[in-house]
Amino acid sequence: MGKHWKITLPDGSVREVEQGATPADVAAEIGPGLAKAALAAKVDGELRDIMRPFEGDAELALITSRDEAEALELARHDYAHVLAEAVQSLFPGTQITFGPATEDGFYYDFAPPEDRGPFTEEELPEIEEEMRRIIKADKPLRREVWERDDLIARWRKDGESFKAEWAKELPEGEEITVYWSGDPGDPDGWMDMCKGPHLASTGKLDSQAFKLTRVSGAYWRGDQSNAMLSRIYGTGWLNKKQLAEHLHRLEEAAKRDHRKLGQDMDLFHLQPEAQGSVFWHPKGYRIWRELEAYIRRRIEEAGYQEVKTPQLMDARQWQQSGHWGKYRENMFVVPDETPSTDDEGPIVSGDADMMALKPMNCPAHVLIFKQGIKSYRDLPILMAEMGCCHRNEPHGALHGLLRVRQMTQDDGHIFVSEDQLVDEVRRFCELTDRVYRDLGFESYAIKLALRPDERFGSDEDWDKSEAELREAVIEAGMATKEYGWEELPGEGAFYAPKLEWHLTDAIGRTWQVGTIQSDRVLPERLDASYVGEDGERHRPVMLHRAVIGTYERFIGILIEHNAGNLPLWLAPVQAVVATIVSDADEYAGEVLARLEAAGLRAEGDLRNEKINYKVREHSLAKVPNLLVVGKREAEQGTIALRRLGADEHQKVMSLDEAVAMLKAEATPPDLR
RNA sequence: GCUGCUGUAGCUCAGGGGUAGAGCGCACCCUUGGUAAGGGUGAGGUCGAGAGUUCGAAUCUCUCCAGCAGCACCA
Repeated sequence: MGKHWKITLPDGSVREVEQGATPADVAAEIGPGLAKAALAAKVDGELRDIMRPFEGDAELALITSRDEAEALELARHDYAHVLAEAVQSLFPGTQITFGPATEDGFYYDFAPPEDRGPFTEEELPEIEEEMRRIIKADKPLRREVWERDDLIARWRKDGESFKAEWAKELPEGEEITVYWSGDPGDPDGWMDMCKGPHLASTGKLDSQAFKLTRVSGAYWRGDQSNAMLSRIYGTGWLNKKQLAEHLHRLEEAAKRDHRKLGQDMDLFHLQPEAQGSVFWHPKGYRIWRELEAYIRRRIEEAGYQEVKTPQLMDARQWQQSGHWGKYRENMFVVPDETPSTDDEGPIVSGDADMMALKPMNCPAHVLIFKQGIKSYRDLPILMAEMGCCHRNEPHGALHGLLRVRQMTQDDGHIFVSEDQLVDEVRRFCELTDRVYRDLGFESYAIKLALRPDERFGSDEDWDKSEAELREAVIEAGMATKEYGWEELPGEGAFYAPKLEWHLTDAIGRTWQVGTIQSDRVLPERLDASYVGEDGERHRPVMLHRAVIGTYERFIGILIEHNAGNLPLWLAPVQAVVATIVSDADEYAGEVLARLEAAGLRAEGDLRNEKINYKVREHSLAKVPNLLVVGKREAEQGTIALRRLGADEHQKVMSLDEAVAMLKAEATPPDLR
């Protein structure tokens, strides 16, 4: 007769179980419904298999599909295993490596057999079919503890070199577990090395709630110098309905794609001759100019002075700033020499002095700071620049407006004395808050990225820098849950910790835009100083900061956030005057002139087309206001206003009323 | 940069070893119509670039370029 153990349930009740009992036994004891619904267990706070026996007295919480986050994580991990099992069963000789749950699904990385290439999208349906078979077979998932050497031998025997390598490198003394799908020894059994936990059997998954979505390459252990594996992605859910909702969300996101909307709305284009650099069309640049004018007003109000600095600077300057050493592979370098006109010869000689297009504005701002002697009375100096920078981003990284090679930052550097630092960071927190709310972002998160493993500077400096940034956010009253306050260990830049602002958009995606970093390195390298109250020279601290990041990327985010329906003050065309009959042409001209006189961006549509056609076209073009005029309106001095996305079809009002209303609505948020 | 997929008219896309098709858009004509596509006629393409195979290549093969997805990168 074994010992009895006390199991405490979340409601405080205690049950006695015999040695060897499992959470599943407890669930069964409580009731058949729970036994069926229970997917896993939390034993003393640790997520575990429901079939793993207790090891002593314990607190137990049973996980069901109602515990959505845990249940999804478990299910996705299981889908990944089922995927691996399916692939090995269909394609013998495939090596398995690693396959975790992701944000909305799972993936698994494989090394396909040598006689074939990576898996293709055409093969996915077949693999899905095999996965369904495995799920329907309801194979038990059993945990087993192995000795390291035995496991390595087993992997070697099976030709699983990646798994063998992995097992070899697991820390000494760590318990190595494998999971069987099916019973050990079963001819249809399959095993993978895994920490777990897993569901009790494959049948706990819904064979209709997953979908393999794509294939891609991925490096073994994420390292570019390692073998390229073949990755299969899937999305996985607890039930069919969740999957359908997810697929719907993907469609919605695709409709918001700024590259598609940018083309449909005639905002900008990209072409191979200028990879990664944007051709802004009149309407797109209109958005830019409005946004830029707004940012200018906000930063001037906050005490910044705007500057403009050179695009090209001598390589020696970049060497001194440290960029040449740390950042050169991302810089566009040009020889400072008249190109040869000899078609046959090299365009430039080998010994020309080099110059580089600026990838950042900071060194130039320090150079402005260094002009003349600065006193402590001059500080803080807030210097801003709509700085156009070039960065040689890898081809594969380029993506519409979101990742470009030529970008314009809403950059700024604040030169402060040590005792001004916290206050300036706090003021920056307030500036970002104003700007994001003005631009229509209701929620954002502030995160503090802490020191990375590889870094410059002493631990004391890091302690100090991190504490200062943290203190500033606390003083601003924003180190709270409401502001998504979070600290991210290891995510800082190599020279400094940074605060990051992450916007949440209309469909829940997040975008990092703003940042502020305190930098004591660059002022040192470029020997910037000011004269203190004591008459001695002191080093200023330099705060690098951006609110919207870059205009290119931020406009891309705005387009996606608003699905193209920009707030009126940013809309490139704010109103179109459309005629019903040509007899109203003259009146339409009058209406247009009134709108323009009120500072509104309006266009006329006097084409010989039916009003249905005009309504459709301008609606698709996302014109926010359509002012329809026919004979009736011309006689009465009214307009029929049709608003994009409004419920009622139209509203007839006097021209005066309409102009006043639209003018008020089109006022930028900071001027209201 | 790496892996895979894709590249045909301004746009979206079909086709496919015997020198090109649709819809939308555009131009012109008819139509003056009250809130999401009125009708007719017409113009538009070295089928991404180069090389190869072939009697013949837009189609097959190779190389390059670009786009897309993912990976890596993102000071």
